[in-house]
Amino acid sequence: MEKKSIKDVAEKAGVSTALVSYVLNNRMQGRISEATAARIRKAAKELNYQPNRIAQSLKLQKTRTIGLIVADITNTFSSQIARIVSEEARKKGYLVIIGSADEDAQKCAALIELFLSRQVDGFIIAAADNTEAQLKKLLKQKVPLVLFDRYFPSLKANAVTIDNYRASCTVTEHLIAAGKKRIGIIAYETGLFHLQERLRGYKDTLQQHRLAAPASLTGFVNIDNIEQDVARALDVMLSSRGRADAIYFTSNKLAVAGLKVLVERNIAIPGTLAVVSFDESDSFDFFHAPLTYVKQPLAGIGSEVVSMLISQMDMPASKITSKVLDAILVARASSQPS
Amino acid sequence: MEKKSIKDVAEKAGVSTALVSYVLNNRMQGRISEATAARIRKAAKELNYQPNRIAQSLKLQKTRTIGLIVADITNTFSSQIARIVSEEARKKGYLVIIGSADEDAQKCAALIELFLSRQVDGFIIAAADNTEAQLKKLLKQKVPLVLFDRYFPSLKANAVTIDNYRASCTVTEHLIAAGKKRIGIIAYETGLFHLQERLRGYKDTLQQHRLAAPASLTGFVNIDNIEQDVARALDVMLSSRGRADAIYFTSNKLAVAGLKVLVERNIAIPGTLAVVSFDESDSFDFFHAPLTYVKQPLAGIGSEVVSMLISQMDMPASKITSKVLDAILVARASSQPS
DNA sequence: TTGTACGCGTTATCAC
DNA sequence: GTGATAACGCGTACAA
Repeated sequence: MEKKSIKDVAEKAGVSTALVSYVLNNRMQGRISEATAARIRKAAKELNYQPNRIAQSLKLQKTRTIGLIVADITNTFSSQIARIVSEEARKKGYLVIIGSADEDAQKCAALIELFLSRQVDGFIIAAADNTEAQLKKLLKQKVPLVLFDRYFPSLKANAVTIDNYRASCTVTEHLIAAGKKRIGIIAYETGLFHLQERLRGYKDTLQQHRLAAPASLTGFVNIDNIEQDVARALDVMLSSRGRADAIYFTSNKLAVAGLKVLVERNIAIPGTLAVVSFDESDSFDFFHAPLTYVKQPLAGIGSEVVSMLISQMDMPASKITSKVLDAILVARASSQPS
Repeated sequence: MEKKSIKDVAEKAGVSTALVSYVLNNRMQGRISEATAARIRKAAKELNYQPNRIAQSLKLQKTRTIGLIVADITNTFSSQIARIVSEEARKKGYLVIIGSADEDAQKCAALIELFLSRQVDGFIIAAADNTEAQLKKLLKQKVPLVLFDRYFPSLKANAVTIDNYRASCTVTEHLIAAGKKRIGIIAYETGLFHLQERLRGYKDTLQQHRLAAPASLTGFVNIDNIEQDVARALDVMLSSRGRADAIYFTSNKLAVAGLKVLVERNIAIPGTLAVVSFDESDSFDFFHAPLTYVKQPLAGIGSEVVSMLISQMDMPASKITSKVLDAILVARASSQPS
């Protein structure tokens, strides 16, 4: 029951190892007599031979392995994407190794190094803040790469994203249509483009509707201090003067933190305050009011990202492509007029 | 910026590849002049040389890769374990590749094959139902293996578990102490030992306290039909005659499904019904009553499982060990006397 | 310190 | 037409 090598199969079939390789890979058909081919296949099956992928990889200079780096694996968005990407890649004969950068540029760099030393064929990355330099280095080394979720306009890399600006516009329009006039936003203090886009969509839409967007209705949150920052920002928005009548959380994590505060403060949702979140969270399951949220096309992102990377790997000279998928606003009770 | 090999370093330093290997691996210290060693290290750094782990693996017949197979990656329990195991293994120089068996014996077998063909050094597995035969095969092939969460008493394999029987006793005692007399249980229809143990702990404890455990208070759920089965079981338990005053969900997934039903039926928790869950779920975040649940020592399981596997890999002849960690009952409002 | 035979497949080249 | 030989890929570690 020891692991068998191609040599074992060759001996059992009474041929050279070369022939075994040819037959099992269905190459050089016609150049090999069907009789010996059958003998080889039989021997391989009887020995339960499985080619050693390490040896294959060394020879072929390809591991058929993809490195996936997500922003934060504890976030449903990331774990869902990881599941979908793994499955899509498996269908195409690739193995995915997963790393979580935990929104940290250092960790991201370490993961890239780790995966490179393991000779991954390509990367799928949801970039953390301040990782542009690392990504640029990868691109310079011509490592196949596809970005998703987050991306840098300055970077000439393949990317699969949604239109964060437009999604935010939709959210804001939705709240305005529900009669809200003092719409607050909770956003990260970040250099990440896609998050800035969410903020921009909100601001532009308000302006377009001649609605105020005072600083008191814009809450910036430091990612390392979410709970306190969210609480502080909400308390400002809910203070007597110019009290907010709606709040748009630009991420699910912000929404969870925010909703906990709102529950503590006994704020009626959607009665006195409408709420919208970007992305889902399992936590929403039992929130008393079903939550309105922006739903990203996870399956689409996952499959697109994989096929884009594979085509890049197959034709290294192919040019950069970027694809924008549509997000959907799922309107539910939390943002409806009560 | 092309990838450098050991040969490049050797040439640049004007030595043989053997020396480079020795120096970079800190072998044969003293037998190599410090001057050339320094020259080699300098050359390696300048070329940004990273050894090709594929070649290393082929030569050493070790990949320093661990295959982790979890039951269901969408479950918090699994994803947390995956995160912890990956991190623990990384600290010790191992890479973890993750697969989700989705509670399916076929998928589990496919993952084992996939990982074996990738020459993982060992496995960490939360076994799905009906996978005993596959695991036995692995053991026969002397593949290092550690089981966790689920295990088979008949299998002589390393294992890290909790005492499910005792945890269930604790849950039941807790409910009894809270004055509950008609305690229902929702459990999977399964051959998995650890789940049967949970049921056994509940039954024994009831019997010990001379409390009834009629069939109407025991709900069996098929894993492929959770929603309906849970709803049906709960409706029986809540029917007028001999109505349950407490319910013990033997998994977080069952609890989530069950709580949705209970909310629909307008059952007051803990007012008319106390509830306990095994394991947590993000969904519990906003359930109106904080949920009492059995908390498993995830960090402990994760680190133990990794160190157990590594010691097994380092000394293949070492004998089977199994470790039982303690679970804690986190008592909160959902099971307190109202 | 160095040469080189490994590990295990793949594939170009050579032989009958 | 059929098949074998051998040179890779890249580190490692033994013999010299």
